Amino acid sequence: MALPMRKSKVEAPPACPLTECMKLLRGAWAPNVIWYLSGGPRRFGELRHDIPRISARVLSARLRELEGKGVISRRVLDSSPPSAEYRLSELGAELVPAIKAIVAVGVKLKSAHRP
Amino acid sequence: MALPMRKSKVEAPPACPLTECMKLLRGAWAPNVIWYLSGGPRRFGELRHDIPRISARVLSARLRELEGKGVISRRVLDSSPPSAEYRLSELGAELVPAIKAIVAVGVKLKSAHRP
DNA sequence: AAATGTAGTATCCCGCGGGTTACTGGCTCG
DNA sequence: CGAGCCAGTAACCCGCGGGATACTACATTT
Repeated sequence: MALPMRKSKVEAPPACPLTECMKLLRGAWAPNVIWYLSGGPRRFGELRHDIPRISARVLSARLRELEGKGVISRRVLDSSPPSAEYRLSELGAELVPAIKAIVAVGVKLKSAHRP
Repeated sequence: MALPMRKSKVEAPPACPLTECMKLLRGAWAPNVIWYLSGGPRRFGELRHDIPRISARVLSARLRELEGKGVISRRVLDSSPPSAEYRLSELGAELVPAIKAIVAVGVKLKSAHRP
């Protein structure tokens, strides 16, 4: 019984821009940060509060990284304890639908109680 | 000039099912595997061919992991060189829209030539 | 005066995820 | 008779991403 030798022609879905986009979502918590920023601009401490299990170190790193990639922008408010405000850039906003799709699946998963 | 003391009440977007879903997409190449399987069932070697830069080791690990999570199913064909066929489960199919959203962003990124 | 809150940075440590290379064992094709 | 393809597995190494903890500097609050 021989191998059902498929033609190597089996067409694959087009090449992946997937990877291109995933680069922006890479790193732990990156999607969460974007998600929470999708509700409007937020400050460092607020994000820490939003995502309780993230450490300041990592949050900082992630914000810098996302800023570097042009996903978010950082604005320093010159108040006495200088505070910073982060918001999604246009590029960042484009990611939101994707994040929403992911969240939607997450919701389904939770409602359908899977062990 | 004092801090614009926001009330700690700043409402955060609802808690994140995001993380729940991301668990399924974790690991390098996992989204790619799902993406390529969304075109229909595929065999190990085909996937290797689809995703040229993945190593057999990692592809194998990823497939096992996804199978364990119920995202894909594995069927061994009893042909002489026994071959295996992978396909998305129902759960896996639910992920496709999310992946598509991600891909869509990727496409935009590539068309808008960002350096 | 002391405590609290603001936005981080500095340091250290560590696990594991991923890359690389090598190997199996049956089958078929040249 | 080899060579090559199929679907993996085994063993080894290594980088870096992430967790924990500690510390700064200033201003307002108590």
